[in-house]
Amino acid sequence: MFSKACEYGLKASIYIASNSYDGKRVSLKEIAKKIDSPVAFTAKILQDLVRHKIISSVKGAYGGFEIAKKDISSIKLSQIVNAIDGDSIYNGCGLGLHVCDENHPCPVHDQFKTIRNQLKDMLENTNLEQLALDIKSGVSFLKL
Amino acid sequence: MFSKACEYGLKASIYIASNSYDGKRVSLKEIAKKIDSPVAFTAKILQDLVRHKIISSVKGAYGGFEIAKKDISSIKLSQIVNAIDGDSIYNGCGLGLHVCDENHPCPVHDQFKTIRNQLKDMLENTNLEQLALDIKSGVSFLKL
DNA sequence: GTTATTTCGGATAAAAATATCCTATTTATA
DNA sequence: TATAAATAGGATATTTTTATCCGAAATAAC
Repeated sequence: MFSKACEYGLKASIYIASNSYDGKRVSLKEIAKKIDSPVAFTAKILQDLVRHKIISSVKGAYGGFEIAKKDISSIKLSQIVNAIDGDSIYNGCGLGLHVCDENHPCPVHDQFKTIRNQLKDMLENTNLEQLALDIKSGVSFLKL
Repeated sequence: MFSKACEYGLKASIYIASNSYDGKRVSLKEIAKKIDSPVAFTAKILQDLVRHKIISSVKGAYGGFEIAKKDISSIKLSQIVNAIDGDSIYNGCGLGLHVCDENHPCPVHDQFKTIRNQLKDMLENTNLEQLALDIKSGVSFLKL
């Protein structure tokens, strides 16, 4: 559904959020370990999220990644997916047609519209706080 | 959402179905032209669908691809997607966890479950006949 | 039978996604 | 100020996906 890069980006964001919630900044190394992702590749993705101002970074000793506490609940999954994979998952045509709308629909246009809209709604209505709290309480997991 | 290969496979199957409906067998070249796909790559995908017994092929002059008329309405999109991309789109974890179930859910497990189930239902309940008829009547399109 | 047409299948190429490596820069602490 | 720790970013490597090429096999028509 999503690219590997996007999966890592989502997991990393959730992990950072769950720590920022406690005022803890986390390092690249720690993140990669906790979400079970390749370190250097994860670095690229985090840089991308920083550039998109979804997370913030602090260089140097005792540096790392964090999310301002007040922002955790307002960051939606859609922002992360959009920054990494773009919006084609829920805005593009299911069969890859360049033009596909009500006037010139692909064969599965109607069938996909429902699903794509639901996916979009879900991503736009799920924020990092909800997910981070479940991680903190041990209800959900970021690896294995 | 789907791989290019899968998109081509779906479009090709729909095109073949719409012609088989009229008893017309179609060639690789014609298919690739009508669905706007690379010829040789499409050949590989069609071979794959033949091996999976979703479509059938006839070698030699006046040969081509076809679907037995009686089968058109019983072939589901899920069979085509499954043959080409596997079932990870609607059975795999949204964040790529190897293990992800009710007992050990990823952070977005519940949110994704709904969508993946809907996608699965849609693919399992949409058959080639419905889609082929829309193509024949000019209600939907396979390219542009 | 010969020929033209067409799918089949193996080998190869090109492009994109994933992953690694190394150096530069920044920053806290000793 | 020197050192260690950490992100930033460029270059490169590997793997997967997408795409092309070519000869073999099959088949209908002549």
